Amino acid sequence: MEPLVDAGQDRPATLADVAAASGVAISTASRALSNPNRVRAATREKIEEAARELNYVVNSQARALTSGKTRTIAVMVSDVTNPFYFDIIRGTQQQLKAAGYTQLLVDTEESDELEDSMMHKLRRSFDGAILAASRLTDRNLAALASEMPLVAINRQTSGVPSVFIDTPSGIEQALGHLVSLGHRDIVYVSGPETSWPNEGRWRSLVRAAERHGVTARRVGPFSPKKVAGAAAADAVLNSGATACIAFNDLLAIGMLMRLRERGVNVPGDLSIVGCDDIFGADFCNPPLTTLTAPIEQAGRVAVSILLARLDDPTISGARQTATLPTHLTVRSSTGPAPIRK
Amino acid sequence: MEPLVDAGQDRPATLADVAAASGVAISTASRALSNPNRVRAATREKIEEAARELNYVVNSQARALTSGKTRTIAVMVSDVTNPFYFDIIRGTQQQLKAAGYTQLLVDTEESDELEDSMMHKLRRSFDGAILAASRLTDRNLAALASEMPLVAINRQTSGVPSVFIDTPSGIEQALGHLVSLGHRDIVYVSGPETSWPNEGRWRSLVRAAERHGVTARRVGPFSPKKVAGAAAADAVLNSGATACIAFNDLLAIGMLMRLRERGVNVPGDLSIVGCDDIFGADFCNPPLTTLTAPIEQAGRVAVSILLARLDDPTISGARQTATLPTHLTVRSSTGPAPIRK
DNA sequence: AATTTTTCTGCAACCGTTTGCCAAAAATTG
DNA sequence: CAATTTTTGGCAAACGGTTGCAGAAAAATT
Repeated sequence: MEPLVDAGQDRPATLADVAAASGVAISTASRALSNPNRVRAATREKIEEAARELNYVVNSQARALTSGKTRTIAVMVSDVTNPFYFDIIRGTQQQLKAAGYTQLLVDTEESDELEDSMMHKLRRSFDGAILAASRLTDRNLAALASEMPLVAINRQTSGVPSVFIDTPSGIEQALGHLVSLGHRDIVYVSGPETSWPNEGRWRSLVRAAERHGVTARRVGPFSPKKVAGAAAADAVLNSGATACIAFNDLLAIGMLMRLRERGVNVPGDLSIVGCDDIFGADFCNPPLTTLTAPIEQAGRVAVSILLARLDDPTISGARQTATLPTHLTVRSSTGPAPIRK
Repeated sequence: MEPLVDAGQDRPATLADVAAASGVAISTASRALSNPNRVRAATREKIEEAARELNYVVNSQARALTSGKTRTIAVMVSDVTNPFYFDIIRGTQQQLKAAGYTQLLVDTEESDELEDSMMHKLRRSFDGAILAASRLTDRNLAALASEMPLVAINRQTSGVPSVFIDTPSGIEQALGHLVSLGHRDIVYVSGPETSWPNEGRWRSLVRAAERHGVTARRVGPFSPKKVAGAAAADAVLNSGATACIAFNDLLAIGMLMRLRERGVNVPGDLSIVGCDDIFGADFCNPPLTTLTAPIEQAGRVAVSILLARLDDPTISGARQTATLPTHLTVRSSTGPAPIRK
């Protein structure tokens, strides 16, 4: 009975084995496989045949050594657990695979130090990196960007190419929506202070509130997790506001759960707007009104920018930045302001 | 003004640079950094100093070339989008980082061919792999396992070490729960036919149903996605059953959404049990009764088994398999069977 | 102080590819 | 058919580390 796979081979076949099997020099074998028309068709076929026979696969480490290219891209997220990143990862994964790259997923656990050290430890292992929600300081980020090709998502720092999801503009829409429902006192449920988008959202809210002549306050900061929603909900209730905009959906969903527990009616007593439209925002109870962000697209665009830069390093002069629009998706967590005395 | 980081270096420092800077031979530098007490303390410090100075980081490709070890583990999932895998990924990520390994995430898009070809293409790039929900045939899987260290999750194939989440046993509990609520006619909402756990769940349901003297039927197969829930819901409704157990929570949540749309009361008219207890199962509407699986733990255990095997290849004789128990988490999607004429 | 033992350090080969350079072979041309 | 151009294929040197071996230096022993 025949073995299923190249059994007998105790170790994987190398280029040398292929060359020997087809009676040519290693260099010829190398060219035949990677630079097909540098070699006569007959020879090439013979070599390809032998390679197939021996179940040969190039050793990418060895190739990386000479070429300096690993064809691997690191994707750094601050928390693999957060559904927001799922969509990013999906987007990058797709686009990277299409381009023949491999994705190295790294979780930085919301720590700037870990992020920095990981980038350094691994920098020889990838050709470029995508930083989704970097916790790095502007200074460090810029320094890093000057050392290696990278693209930041949701982070605008001079000198660093990025993909920006324009949630701040969306916030204005969200505020308009709330104001039109009669809300006059709106609270922003703040995310982590080290989060770059957090500030932008808050500032945008303040500006929009001024324009509409309503009050905007903030509570927090809260960790962007479902469990933090409980504290957030209590804080908002405490503030007496009739509506709130949460830093992200995860937090908003956590609030929803807590409010249900406390018997507070959403949106009857309190309206809630989330940000991002992550997995779950459509089926929570009540379904969440939120700023829909093209998250997956952001991942794809980030990859495109990065790969374009890798292919042609000269464009590094033109500081690439893409801005992706968001839009308000109205579901059932927002409604008319309650009548007060 | 001083540059922030090793500016001036156009290319990253190599071991040769470090050796030169500290006036020793390359080999000494190598030993000083990787095998500390093979070198006099004074020398070592001098070298470490130089390395720090030059911001030296070993090139892992080069190291991999001689050692044959990449210190990278591939984690293959059939769909990064599926929240079930999020938790797996979180578990593996954690455990791998703790052990100083890097995680290579690969999405096989539910395709056995892609899975197979990816494993082959990348096999020289990792030391081992974790296959979460492999779509491979037993034959292929076993062949692969004999070529390289790997651990399968939720897949029992002779010769392949694995971590098995014992959902089938849980199914019995779930059925008991439904029967005690008065249900006599139960439908299994089937997942993809190529999914290994799918069969086990169905078989377990059949057995349990026999024991309880109730009818078990099945509808499907359906894709394990939220969107497929609509068709699944309609099929179940059509069957006239009063309760169903869905292949997984994603499908169950999709059904919930569809049923709400159609004005069917859950659990009043139909009880639903999911499997896995993924992100979202607790906050959907109504919250889902489900078989809670220790998903993250499964990821961690898989890594432990894999690393143990890497450290000591001799244990490959003892075919390691871990079984993780599940338990029924009763929430609000199940209730008493409706009274029928 | 001479000798033995131990600890360091350097030389050089190797890991598996790629690639510049040159010679041999084939194809083209007059 | 000889001369010339174009292909093709081989040699050997990188790429950046690791490691067995052996000589040198330092420490310990006599």
